[in-house]
This record gives sequence, structure tokens and C-alpha cells, in this order.
Amino acid sequence: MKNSKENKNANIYMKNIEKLCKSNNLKLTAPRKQVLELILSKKSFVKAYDLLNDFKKIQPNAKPPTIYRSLDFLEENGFIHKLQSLNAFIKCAHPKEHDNCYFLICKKCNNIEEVCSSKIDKVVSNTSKEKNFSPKNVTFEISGICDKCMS
Amino acid sequence: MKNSKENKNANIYMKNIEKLCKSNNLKLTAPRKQVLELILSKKSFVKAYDLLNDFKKIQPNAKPPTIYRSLDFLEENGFIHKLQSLNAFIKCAHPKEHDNCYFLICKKCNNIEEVCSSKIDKVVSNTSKEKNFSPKNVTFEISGICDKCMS
DNA sequence: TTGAAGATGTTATATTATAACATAGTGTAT
DNA sequence: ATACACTATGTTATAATATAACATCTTCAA
Repeated sequence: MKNSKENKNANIYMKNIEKLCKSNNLKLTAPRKQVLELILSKKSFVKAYDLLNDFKKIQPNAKPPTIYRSLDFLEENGFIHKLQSLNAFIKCAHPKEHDNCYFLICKKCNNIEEVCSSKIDKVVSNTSKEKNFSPKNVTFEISGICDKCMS
Repeated sequence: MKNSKENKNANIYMKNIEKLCKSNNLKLTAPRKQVLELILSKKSFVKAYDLLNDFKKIQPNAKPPTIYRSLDFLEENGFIHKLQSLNAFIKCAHPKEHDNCYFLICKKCNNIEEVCSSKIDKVVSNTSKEKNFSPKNVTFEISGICDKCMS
């Protein structure tokens, strides 16, 4: 039940990405798409070498660069995020709809909540103006215990 | 000139840390102190294995765990920060005076500015309340181009 | 149709970090 | 003072993460 629902969501997500790639003239090649599919199939974040192992089930002689190159592509184009404090990757909750976002990372259940808020954007842009700093990339990750795991 | 000034600053910093350790009953052992001294001697961030190489000049048979354990101690107690997006370490600008802070990381000159602001604390605590999330650790790093490197 | 740019395949290795166990030091209750 | 629990360090080995470098294949535009 749940699986088929998730598959459906993953399908919708993938259709959306394909459309985005077409309209932005980005090449969603086979390995890139396969890596993205693997990421979409996960409930939470995933590590690069776990992806590699999954990938090997399709392409037995896959090597780290295959994965890392695909991850680079997917991240550059905002389809996935890298969680720097975990060295892990996760799909973007709303590709191409936002710039910055942050993550609530539950240490217990590993659930990740992606939060987009204009408040962060403001903190970033205000500080940047004050300091005359030109921001390019924002990493904002809060780890702790989530609602469910608190009780 | 500049070097002696920086040495002096490092000395003052170290005295402060020693005092903090005494009053908090923390053991600033020889390796921990030596690692901290090495970090203080840097203008910017430093990588663990660079520290190890520096450290080997004093203790030729030092091994990674020596460094990582000292880094853990120093970080846990707020004397240094880990920059997650760089896998690097840097002294804390104001040990024991703040909880959260963020970093402006210049991609060109590698300068790091540590910014403490009640605004981040508010963003963190507001979101946390909304989501019923109990935050423990905050990673907030903005990379881009600094004032000096812009011109 | 060719050649320049981009993407992938492949080998090798660099970089970052920790597990596991042995040894040494520290503090404290007796 | 002693012994024992705890913490810290030394040491060996290896795990986990990531990239360099170069060969080959595609693509697509001139």
C-alpha cells in the first residue's frame, strides 16, 4: 500500500524533473536518472557508497565517479541536497521552487524535514549586506530530536 | 610585527581557555593544548591532516586518533568549530560566550568570519517551536565572496 | 563530417575518520 | 598507601568519503 503510494509520488517527481530538464536544456542521462531514482526510492537521506551498491545491482561494474558525477549534476541543478553534517544526500522537497532552505535532522529516527523560510533568506541577505559579503551557497542544518521521537 | 601581535593574541586566548578549563573542571592535557596551539597559530581554518603533520614536528609518531580526539574535546567544549562544508576546523572567536553562530566563508581568500546573531537563534527557536523539534546542534555556513575579494 | 565539448568508463589514489585493543595516568574511597 | 574505576593516550589497522587523470564514447553544431 504505502510502497505503491511512494512509487507513485516518485513517478510524479521524476516526471517533473524530466520536464524541468527539458525546459532548461539539461541532460538527464541514464546514469543521472538512475541515481535520482535510487535517491527517490529512499525515505530519508542516503550515503554515496550505499547508492553505489544499489547502482551496482543495475550496472555491476559501476565505480565511485559514476555516483559522484551524477550527484554533482543533481545537486548543481537543485534536484537533491547534500547534507554536509552527515555526508549524505537527499531529494529536494521542491525542486526549482526555492533558493535556500534548511534541514531539521532527527538524530534518533534519521527523519529529515526540509524547511524553506523567507526568514533565513532575510538573515542571509541582511548579514551579507552588512558585511558586504556576496553569498553563493548556504548550508543550514539543525540536528536534534523530532516531534515523534520526543514522546 | 604582525606575527608577534598574533602570538600575543594567541597567548591571551590560551590563558582564557586555561582559565575556562580550570573553572569547568576540564582537562586541557598536553596533546589537547598542543593541538589548540596549532589551530591558534593559523590565520584561517585548518584541515585535520595538516594539523597531524604539524603535530608530528613535535611528536613524530603521532597518529590520526591523537588529532581527532583532541579536536573532539576542543569542539565539545566550544573552543573550536568544525566547518562541515569544508571538513575543516577553526578556533572559536568567542569561546563560551555564545551558543550558535554562523560563518561567512570566502571561497577566494579562505577567510572565515564568525558571526553570532540573536536573529539566527530566533529563526532556530521559532522553527523548532513550530515543528516541535528539539535542536541540539546548528550548522550554518554561507560560502561566497568577501568584501576584500569583491573589488 | 568533423571536430569541440560534454559525458562516461576505468584505474588508481587521495582525503577524512573511526574501530579496537593495549597501556598509562588520575582521582578517590578505603 | 593501595587498589580499582575511570579517563586519556598510544598504536595498529581499516573504514568511509571523494577526486585526479586519462581513455573512450556521444552529441550536436559549424
